[in-house]
Amino acid sequence: MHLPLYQVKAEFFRMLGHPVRIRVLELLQGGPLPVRDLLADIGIEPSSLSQQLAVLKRSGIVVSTRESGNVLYALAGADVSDLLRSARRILTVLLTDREAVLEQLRRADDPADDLPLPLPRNIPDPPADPEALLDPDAGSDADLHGAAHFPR
Amino acid sequence: MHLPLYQVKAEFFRMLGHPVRIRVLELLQGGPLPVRDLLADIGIEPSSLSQQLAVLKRSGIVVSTRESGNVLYALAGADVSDLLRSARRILTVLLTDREAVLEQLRRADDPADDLPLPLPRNIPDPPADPEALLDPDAGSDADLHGAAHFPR
DNA sequence: AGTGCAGTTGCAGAATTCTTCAATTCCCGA
DNA sequence: TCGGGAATTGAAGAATTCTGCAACTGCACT
Repeated sequence: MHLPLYQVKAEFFRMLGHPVRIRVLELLQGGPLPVRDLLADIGIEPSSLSQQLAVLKRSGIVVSTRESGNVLYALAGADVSDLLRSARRILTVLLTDREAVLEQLRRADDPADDLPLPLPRNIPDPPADPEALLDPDAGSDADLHGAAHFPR
Repeated sequence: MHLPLYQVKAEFFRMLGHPVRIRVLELLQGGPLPVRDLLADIGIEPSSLSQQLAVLKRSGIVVSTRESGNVLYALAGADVSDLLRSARRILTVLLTDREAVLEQLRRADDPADDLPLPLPRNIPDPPADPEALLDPDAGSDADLHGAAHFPR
């Protein structure tokens, strides 16, 4: 059985591509947690969380065990933290650039809000605390639903 | 403008969640390349590639420049390699587990192909060359279309 | 056995993302 | 300035993924 490589990788990333799933993984970095706690932290209805947990479980990145009445979820051990850290690093830079561009725009007049694109690579002057922007526990209860896209 | 954190992260991963986009990022790790070359390597029709390149560009993870008639694409500098490496590491483990389970199944009879799930964490005996399975350049021209999912 | 809470599963409709084809824009060389 | 190749854009239909409601399974406790 030879693996269709790019599909597998893409599918892996897609599996990570959902706010609730990301939130769960980050919460689990602190150790196993019962569904109840995840539910309390994330604040969505049980069935939705269950759906997303199922996705994570199917991929094998988390495992669940039954612990006297409740179900415990835990990272499947792989270094999920490394991955999230790498992603955070990249995002920090991407967003920093974006911020820079936005500010640049604000400074100049306001030529139609529909700009072409940021021209990355060369952080003019790092805003306050870049890394903090993407800290695992920042913005905890921000709405997990509304859309928030990269510029179109 | 306060960022809806998990959305941003999720969107970042979703942006990576497509075989063609992954392929492009990996090819670009070797340095900037003209669309023509990407096209030759990946073998899909130009407009499709362009669509995917546009997605990558919108996110800011790659940039393009015009170079006498052709367009050159390049990683936006962020350490994409680190990210892909982390992902590879995790995938290696996940798939290794999966393989182990499959083999275990093969060894026993064949009780319905629809098993529950692998029970990760504790690599029995690492098959030949795990890391190689996910090498950036393995399986180059495998079909980039057909579905290849994690077990359902 | 009976009750109730904790989680999960099944689905249908809504929302997104993909894939393709056709049309268009940009440049470079004749 | 015209011809063309190189890429991109626009749009429609197909395919996936999400969301939320309702019904269901498993356990623990009496």
